[in-house]
Amino acid sequence: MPTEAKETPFTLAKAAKGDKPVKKRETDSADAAEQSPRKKVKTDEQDVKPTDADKVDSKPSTSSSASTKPAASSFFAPRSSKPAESSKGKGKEKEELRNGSADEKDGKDEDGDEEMEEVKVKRAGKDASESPSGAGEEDEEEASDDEKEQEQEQEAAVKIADIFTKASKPDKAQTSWKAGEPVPYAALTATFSKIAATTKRLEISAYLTEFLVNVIDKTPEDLLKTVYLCINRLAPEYESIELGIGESLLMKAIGESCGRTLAQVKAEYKKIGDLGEVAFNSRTRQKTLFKSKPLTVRGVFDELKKVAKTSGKDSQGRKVGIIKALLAKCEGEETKFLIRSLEGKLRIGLAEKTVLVSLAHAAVTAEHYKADNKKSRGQLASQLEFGAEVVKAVFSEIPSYDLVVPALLEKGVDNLKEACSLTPGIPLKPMLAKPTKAISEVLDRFEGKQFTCEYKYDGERAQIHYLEDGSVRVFSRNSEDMTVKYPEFVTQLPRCIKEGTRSFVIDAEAVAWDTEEKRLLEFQKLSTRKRKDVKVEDVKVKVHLFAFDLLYLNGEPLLEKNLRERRVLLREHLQPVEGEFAFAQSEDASTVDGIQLFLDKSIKDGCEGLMVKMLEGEGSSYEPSRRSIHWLKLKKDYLQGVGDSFDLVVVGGDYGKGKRTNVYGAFHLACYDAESGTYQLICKIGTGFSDEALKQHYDTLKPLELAQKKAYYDVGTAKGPDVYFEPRVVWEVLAADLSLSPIYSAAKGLCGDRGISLRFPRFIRIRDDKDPESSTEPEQIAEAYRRQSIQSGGGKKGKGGTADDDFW
DNA sequence: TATGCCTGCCC
DNA sequence: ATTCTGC
DNA sequence: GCAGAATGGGCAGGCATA
Repeated sequence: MPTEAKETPFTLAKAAKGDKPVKKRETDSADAAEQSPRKKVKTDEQDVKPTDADKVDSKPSTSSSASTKPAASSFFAPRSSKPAESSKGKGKEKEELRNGSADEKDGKDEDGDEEMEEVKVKRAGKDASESPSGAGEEDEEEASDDEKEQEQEQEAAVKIADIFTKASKPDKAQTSWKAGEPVPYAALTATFSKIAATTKRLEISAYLTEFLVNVIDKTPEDLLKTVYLCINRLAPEYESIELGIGESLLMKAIGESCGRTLAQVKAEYKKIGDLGEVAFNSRTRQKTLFKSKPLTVRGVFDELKKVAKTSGKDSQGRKVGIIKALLAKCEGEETKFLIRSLEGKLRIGLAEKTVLVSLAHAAVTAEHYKADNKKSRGQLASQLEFGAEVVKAVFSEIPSYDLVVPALLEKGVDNLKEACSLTPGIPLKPMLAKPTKAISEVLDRFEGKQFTCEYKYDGERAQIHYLEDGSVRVFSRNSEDMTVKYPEFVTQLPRCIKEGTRSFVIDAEAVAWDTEEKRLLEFQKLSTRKRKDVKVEDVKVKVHLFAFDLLYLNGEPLLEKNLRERRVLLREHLQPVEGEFAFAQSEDASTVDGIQLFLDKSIKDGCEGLMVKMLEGEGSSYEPSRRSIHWLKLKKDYLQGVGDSFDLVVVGGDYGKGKRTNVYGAFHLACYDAESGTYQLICKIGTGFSDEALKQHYDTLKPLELAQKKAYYDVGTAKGPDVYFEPRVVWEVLAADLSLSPIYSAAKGLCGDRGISLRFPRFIRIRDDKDPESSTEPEQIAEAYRRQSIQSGGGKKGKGGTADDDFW
């Protein structure tokens, strides 16, 4: 059954590479041994040992990362869609397949094109000589020693300092503007363009800094809107102002604006993988008849906000109208970036963190210019570093550009901290955790340190603010305001507040709760709650809170205190309330066995696993927004050889977007139902693939493309893939959970009406050794679903009393 | 009024 | 959410 | 290790449309 295509270069190449699997860290053997064996939900009872080829495929880290050679160099440059690729033989084929004629690009003669070409060439040739940091940008051999990193950081800072102590180069005509004038949108997009042309983070940051310095210098009143366009937002997260524009409406707007049919736009999109490029490529010439006034940053921002605020009947048409009007005014690359902004992804390697750094650097640099006493290189460098730290820290406590940017302009970096700090009523960025692949890894990291394990509840993160005036605010993990979703907290919270507690911010998990059975419910239940206009009376799904941290108390921020202290304060000032509020179940386990037991218990109780946290010493403070290594998450499916895996058939593929242009970006999977002889769709999958694996999958599957869906593919009500395949390729896929699906048909009828799908599916490895018909059976999937049902908590809990509540 | 698509936001 | 990758 | 960019299931809510 494996066709030729299947065992082409992929397997061979992989096997060859696998010959020298120098292991960086013991991954498989040791860890696997320490865990109970993965529950195989598969057709073969005997656990088939992965072949070498498989292994390498599924765990690139074990092989490639270990070798000192830059194995990755053979990959295509990630963000270039064409030029880099075409130089590599294989890419050519694909271009034909997906792009049709390649000459599209050459035929254009509009302004802006030249620049584009230039950029592309640069990307392809990795020519960085134009970088603001100068040609001297180190040819980074790999260097990952701590010292070296330190050095690099220092150097980097100095370099950045250098850039701004030099006289700035003369601006290009359209991208410069006079002081006091609105910042031209073209100036911003030109900056985006430069940023898109490199992958070097320092360079990216430097380009943006350079631009922001200009803005501060010439038109500081535009800084806020500029920054918003850079991070692709319209307002702080907690203000929930959304564009309400997606791919569909955008394609409509592009089509209408360029005089193309929707179908044409869609086809282009599939080929090119970027709507911005689509719009850019298909601009009609007619608009150039009259040159409208150039777009400005503030103008674009204001229009976007208008789009967001448009609602009600015919709102979609009106939104499209605004967008079309904007598009008509776009020149050159503005089109591309405008569309990308609307898509919500700039995709130029620039996102919030980098913007923050650049903003800080720009502020420092601007001050530096104003104050005539030029500092030394070193001084400026350390100022820059300091500024970045301050701005990042401030922003994580007050994630609002509306507040931080003006404060930065008025008070400067030096006084920013006093001007902006943790304020109840405004969310702070939550502390995040790193996944952990083995219990031994936990011990490695926390060796000799005091740490605690807590249940990782399967609910929704809830940062709850209780203000002095008795009002309550609830924020999600992403700082969205969830207050209206949980009206019951207003009456519930006071019950768990002890005397003398006037205000606080707690970090907690809100979990769906079965009041009858007194037990946790699945996440899926929680998500059925209404989100708007919720009245306490018609809340159907009750929620239980599990608090695990205290960030602010009676007017004092507690972020700097260690977790042990915060936890004491938490327990001193709040109290459990049966069925409503409790402290996260915790245990200060310290051995592999102890952790393992607690982990098993957490899962039996319906949790996802454990969180492991430093209690004291370095890393035990609350570090907003840091996916800190000081908090670890331990889930059964992370552990080598543990968790449910399935062998599924690849029956469809979607064209990739962005850096996955020219390969399939995601795949549709099915299980085989022997009884009906159908392939039942179970989920899509889009993660777990190395870049190289994606290419190989493309090569393998492309020849298996079908003109039409097979009659025996049962896609349920799911949206079909871009292309269907012959049922031939089998993959092992890992999932955290199974869910009853409203759209998929797998195992339909075995657990009620609905089919079953996978939560957090990811690719593990190819199963050359299995044919499609021996993939995981529906019954096995149903079995796995039944197995995961949460045990009733009743047995464990006695009755009433705080000791008992403390259990949960 | 019912249904279905799209979007944003949880995980 | 998970995962991969360049810096 | 960080930051960014690919990608998942599934829900409510808003709108368009049948």
